[in-house]
Amino acid sequence: MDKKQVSLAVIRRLPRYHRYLEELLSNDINKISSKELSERMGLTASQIRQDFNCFGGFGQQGYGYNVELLYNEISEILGISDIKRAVLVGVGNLGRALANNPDFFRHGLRLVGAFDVNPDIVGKSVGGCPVMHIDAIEPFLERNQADLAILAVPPSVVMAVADRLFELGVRGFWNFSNVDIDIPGATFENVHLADSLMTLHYRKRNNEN
Amino acid sequence: MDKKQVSLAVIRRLPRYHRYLEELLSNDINKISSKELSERMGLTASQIRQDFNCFGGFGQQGYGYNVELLYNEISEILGISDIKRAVLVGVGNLGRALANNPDFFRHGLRLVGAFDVNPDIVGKSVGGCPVMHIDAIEPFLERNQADLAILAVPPSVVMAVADRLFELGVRGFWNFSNVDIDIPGATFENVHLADSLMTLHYRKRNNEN
DNA sequence: TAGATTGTTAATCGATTAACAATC
DNA sequence: TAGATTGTTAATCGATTAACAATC
Repeated sequence: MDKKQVSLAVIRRLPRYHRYLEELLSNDINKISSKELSERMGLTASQIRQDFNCFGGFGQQGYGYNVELLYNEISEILGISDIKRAVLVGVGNLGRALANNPDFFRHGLRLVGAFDVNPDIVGKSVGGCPVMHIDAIEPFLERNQADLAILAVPPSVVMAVADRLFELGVRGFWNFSNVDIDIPGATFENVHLADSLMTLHYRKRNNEN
Repeated sequence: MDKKQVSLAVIRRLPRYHRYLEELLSNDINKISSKELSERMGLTASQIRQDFNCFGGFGQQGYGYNVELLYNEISEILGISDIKRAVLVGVGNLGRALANNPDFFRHGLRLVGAFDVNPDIVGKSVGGCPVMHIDAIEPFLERNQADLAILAVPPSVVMAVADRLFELGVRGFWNFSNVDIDIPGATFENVHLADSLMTLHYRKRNNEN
């Protein structure tokens, strides 16, 4: 489909473009040049044009980019309007925070089920979903399809949980357990908040940007 | 001090090395070669050696690396044992989850104060700290020094909050508000969980990685 | 000593930036 | 038309990988 694989560096910039364009839209700015956008975002105009041209030309020579059109194109590329049915596994503090974050729901995430092992939590509800025991996940996923799993379980069990969900057909994992996982055939986004903290500390001490 | 500025790419890999070395240690493995480590981590041996040599030679030719020594060196570089006094601003679901995450405390973070504007939350306690009204932050920071601020406030107010804290001497910001901030003279780690989600969705749909 | 593996230099690869022809 | 700005090719830069001499 794509003429060439788009590099991960470009892909990771797309949500950022999306945010800046959203802000432009909300400020009723309907035209922007790569130069102007580059100044707002702290990138080079060249990079912006290269990035957009990975997906086809969205601009108009001599004019610039129509903000709404560009915004819609990037939304489309990122699949923001696609509904992504997600199960949450691990309803601790972090799991609860993720399940209740309206920002994710704005980007197409829909929580369809939540699971934990703690009897104090099972039976309660989170983000509008009843929390079930993890052993209910097999029958649940047989009746309800899920695109993504949000993993907010302790590191010691995350691999087993991921394998179990993969067996049940889940192919996308948003993993907050601070362990790197990869299962061939599935896509993992391994989030490492502790790494982020350590990096901040290092950079602060070394006065870098 | 450093002979040359170490690139951000290297720095962002350090916490990852740290995690893998920690695991080796807990498995009583006390010697590792760059080749062995590269296979476990999915990197090249060459990159590992280059990375470590940004900070000086920690290995021994013909032998490899002593795991404990290497672990300690990287801990030192990252400043993991340094106590980082942090204030939390914004005690919503995410703020609460961050404040209660024992993983961060293992890496030297100490919550010294928490602040919010919501009268239902002010007076409660989070992560062992009483939640104060944001307007109490000036007197608080005059009496208590803080190295870092964890920002978990809505995007609309985050810039103002950051400026206010910067004025009070805070120079490190762990910003979860999904807005890119930079104040010259301070170090920002802008975390974008929604971006991470969008990237996952894109990658999953495009069957990469 | 011989074998192994580092530290480090050189080569390669990919990503970013610059330049400019195309064109609105 | 002239001016502006894109799309795209070429040049540069930096990061990764390969190679190998040093040495434990």
